[in-house]
Order: sequence, then C-alpha cells, then structure tokens
Amino acid sequence: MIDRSLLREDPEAVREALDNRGADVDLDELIEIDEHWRELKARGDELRHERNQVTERIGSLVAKGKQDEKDEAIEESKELKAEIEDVEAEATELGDELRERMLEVPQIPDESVPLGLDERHNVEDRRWGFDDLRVDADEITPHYELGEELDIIDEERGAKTTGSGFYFLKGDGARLEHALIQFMMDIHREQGYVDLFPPVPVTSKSMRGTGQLPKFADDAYRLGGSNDEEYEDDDLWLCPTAEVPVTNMYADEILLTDDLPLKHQAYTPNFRREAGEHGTETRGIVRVHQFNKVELVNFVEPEDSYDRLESLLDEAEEVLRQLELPYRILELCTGDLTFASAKTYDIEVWAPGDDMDDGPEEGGRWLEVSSASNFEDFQARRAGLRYRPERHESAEYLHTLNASGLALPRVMVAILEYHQNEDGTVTIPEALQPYMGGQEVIEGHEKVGESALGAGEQE
RNA sequence: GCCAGGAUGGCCGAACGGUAAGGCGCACGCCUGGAAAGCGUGUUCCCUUUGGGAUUCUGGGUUCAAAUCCCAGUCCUGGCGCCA
Repeated sequence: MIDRSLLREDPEAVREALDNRGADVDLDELIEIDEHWRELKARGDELRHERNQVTERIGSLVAKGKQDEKDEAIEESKELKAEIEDVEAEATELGDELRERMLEVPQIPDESVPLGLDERHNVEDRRWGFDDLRVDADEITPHYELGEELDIIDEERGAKTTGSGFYFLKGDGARLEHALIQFMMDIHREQGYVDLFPPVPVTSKSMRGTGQLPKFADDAYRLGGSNDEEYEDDDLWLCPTAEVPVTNMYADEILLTDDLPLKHQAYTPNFRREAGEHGTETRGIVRVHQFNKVELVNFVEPEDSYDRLESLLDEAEEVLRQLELPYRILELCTGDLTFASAKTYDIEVWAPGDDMDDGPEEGGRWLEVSSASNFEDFQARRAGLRYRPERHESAEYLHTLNASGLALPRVMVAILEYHQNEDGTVTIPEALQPYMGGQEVIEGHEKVGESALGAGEQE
C-alpha cells in the first residue's frame, strides 16, 4: 500500500508513477474520497469530544447526587450519540471504500527503473556463462522429450491423477528435485539465511499482506470455495509462493534493529492456476500448476533496501553459477513490474532445447527462474511489518525484499538441456553430485510400470 | 471434537459499569567529578498536532457511560477424546 500522505502532498508524483506503470487507477476519485472522509472524521471527532465532556460531567454529577442536572446531561448525551452515529456511519463507509481502493493501487516504481510499457522494454544488464558453451543448441533434445525417454518426467500420469499441468517426477528425476532443494538451501544458509518450513495454506489476510489479493484472486487456488465468491479474512488459499507465509510471519509485529537485516529462506510447493497459459511456449514443465521453489525473503531497514537488492540478486545467481548454467540479468521496466514491486531484476536461465524467437543468438530460449524485488514499505504497510529504529523511538515500517532462490522445474529444464550429452544422458553438475550420492550422470532407467500399459518388454 | 481457563502498551501486571494503576526494559534530559540511585519526559494508530479522537484479541449488543455485563468468533494454555 502506498502512503496516504504522499497522495495528499504530491498527487502528481503518484499520478506520473502510475502512468509509467500503465496502471488503471482513478486517482482524482481516490483523492476526493480521502478529502471527504477527513471532513467526516473531523466532524465525528468533534462530536465525540463533546460527548466525552458530557459523560465526564455525568460521572461527577452522579457522585454529587445532583439528580436533575444529571438527567439533563443524559438527555444531551443521547442526542449527541444519535448524531455521532449518523456521521460515523458515513465516515466508516467512506473509510472502508478508501481502504479497499488503496489496496488496489500498485507500488510506485523506484526512480532508477527504466521506463517502458511491457517486457519488450526490459533492459538486459549482463550475461554469465556464455563465453565457453558446452553444447550447440541445434543438437539439444527438449526436456519434455528427454524426460520421457529417460523416464524421469511423467506428465500423462500427473494429468490422470490430478489434471493437466501436474506431473510426476520419477527415479533420478525425483531424486534430482530433492537434491536441488537441499543444494540451494545449503548455499543460502552459507549466505546467512535462516531456514523456515512454512505452512502451505495461507489466509486471505496474508494474501492481502503481500499483494496477491484483492486484485489477483484468479491466479490462486482457493480452498473450499469458488474464486468468484466473496472471501473472509480467515479463508484459506494454497500458497502461490513462500513469500506469502514468510513475509506475513511477522505481520502486526514490531522488530528491533538488532533483528535486522532478517534473512529467511523457505522451500515450499507453490500452486498457481495459470489460466489460459497453454501452447508451444509452455510445453513440458516450464509452466505448471504446482512447482517447488526455494524462496529468499529479507526484512531490512529502509535505507539499506537498495543495497540489499543487489546482494539478494547475487545470492540467487550463485545457485546458477555453481550449477554452471548460463543466464542473464534483466532489469524490469515500469510497465512490467509486479503489483507490489518498486524495482525488480529477473534472472533468466538459458534453456537450449527449444528455439524461440526471443531467445539469444546461440539459439534456445530464456526461462525466468527468479525475480529479485524490492517492495520498499508496500508490503510492510499492508501486513503491518514494523521495526523500532532506536529503542526509544516509535515504530516505523520496514522494507521487504524477496527473490526465488530458485524455481525448481525450470532449473531442472536447464540442467536437462544444457548439461545434456550427445548420447542422450545428462551430466550432473559437479557441485550437485554430492547431493545425488556421488552420481555423475543421469542415464535414465528401464521404464517403470510400462507393462501395465501393455508396452512392457518380455524377458 | 468436548470441557475448563485465558488474551490489557516493547515486556510483566492491576482496575465495585464512571479519568486504563503500578512495575520492568530501553532512550533522552535533570542531578553527578564520573557512574549508580533518584526525578522528569518519551517509548500504538488517525485527524486540520499549543488541540482532539480512537485503541484493553476481533465483531456485534446492553448502557448517558463498557477493559468490566451479554452474544458470536479467533488464537493460546490445561484436561479428556481421536489420530500419522
């Protein structure tokens, strides 16, 4: 949530920022509601002040036993009460509407964010690992074909048990998934992160705290209710990213500077509806309804947040460097920022298996495996995340940041494609081998369960 | 799931329906040669800030007036039950 006082003091700055985002917000109406609300609030406070004085008088009249004066004062108080009710009913209604609308106003981009309408205007900062590529993209089998050949990814049966967009990992595929999670978390623990294993369902209140609600209800899976129906604060949703439980973990709390910076990492499965996202660009496991992810969440003092963003990006990149996977860093433009973010870097790994138009000249394509974002105090305001700058001072909103560290399926895609060998096997990156019990190559295995489908080989 | 008890500031903890005690921590000031002690101030939110309003878990209700009484809910603790 943006600061209301900014809206009052410098509405034009807010307007410009929202225009740069391409956000559709009726600012004038918002300002008008705010002004009207303040008038009513002032009037209500005044009336309450009067009544408080009368009530106080009644107390002393009762003590003195002045019956007549007391009855008179009670009459006066009753009249004030009725008036207060009228004024405050209107003020509450407006206040609620204001709050609701404020929840739909996106974050103001940082000044350093490049101007632009959409992803075409994102700026590529740099690339890593392209100097000495180990493969030629033309000769790479896409992960969904390879996964089937090696019998490590089973999309069909995932669709059978659960639905399209869900898949089984089998054998070395499943083992690779577990290995990657442990591997990533070990890296980040070295970087000073404290592990968390959060609850997977989260409340509407939490979803609102990080910015998924109210605008993006359709992206998430709701438990026990239709997405179209009204929801309550306590209703549950399946975690769309560990950012939600972890950021909201300290909701309505006040931290001390000694606690900051606070760095948490959490592995969770993530669930997203991804409505309408089907086609050649999403074949295989690059866009699925359930995927695992290690998430990095930072709570910092405001003046540190932009330095922290650079470090956070580096902490996420470290995973790809150790996996020897080529990648690039994008700086998202104003129009491509997510709702809550003031500045975002994307990390895109190179997946050479499918040649796409917007991929690099070497062929293949880019896959987003992490977004590192500074939300400044946007989530802190919504979730009530504060800290005390000095022990004796009053509490202020802190800044939150997060980055994936990293999204598992796409990293797996990159490994299966970039570390693929000519004979159709996959070399496990050296740093990951200890997590696979020393195994160096994924060779696939005899098909499991094929006989049940009538395709089994007879001995 | 059932029964009982509980929720008050950063922390602890009082309050016959009538101004929300007191203590601790922390910071600053006074005092001091310096410190401790002592004294003072501050340590939620909102508004139009020399002022006012709200705030005793949340939401309703009774009342001129609710931390206090009533109803509903959330969470915590204990006991019983169930359970991987």
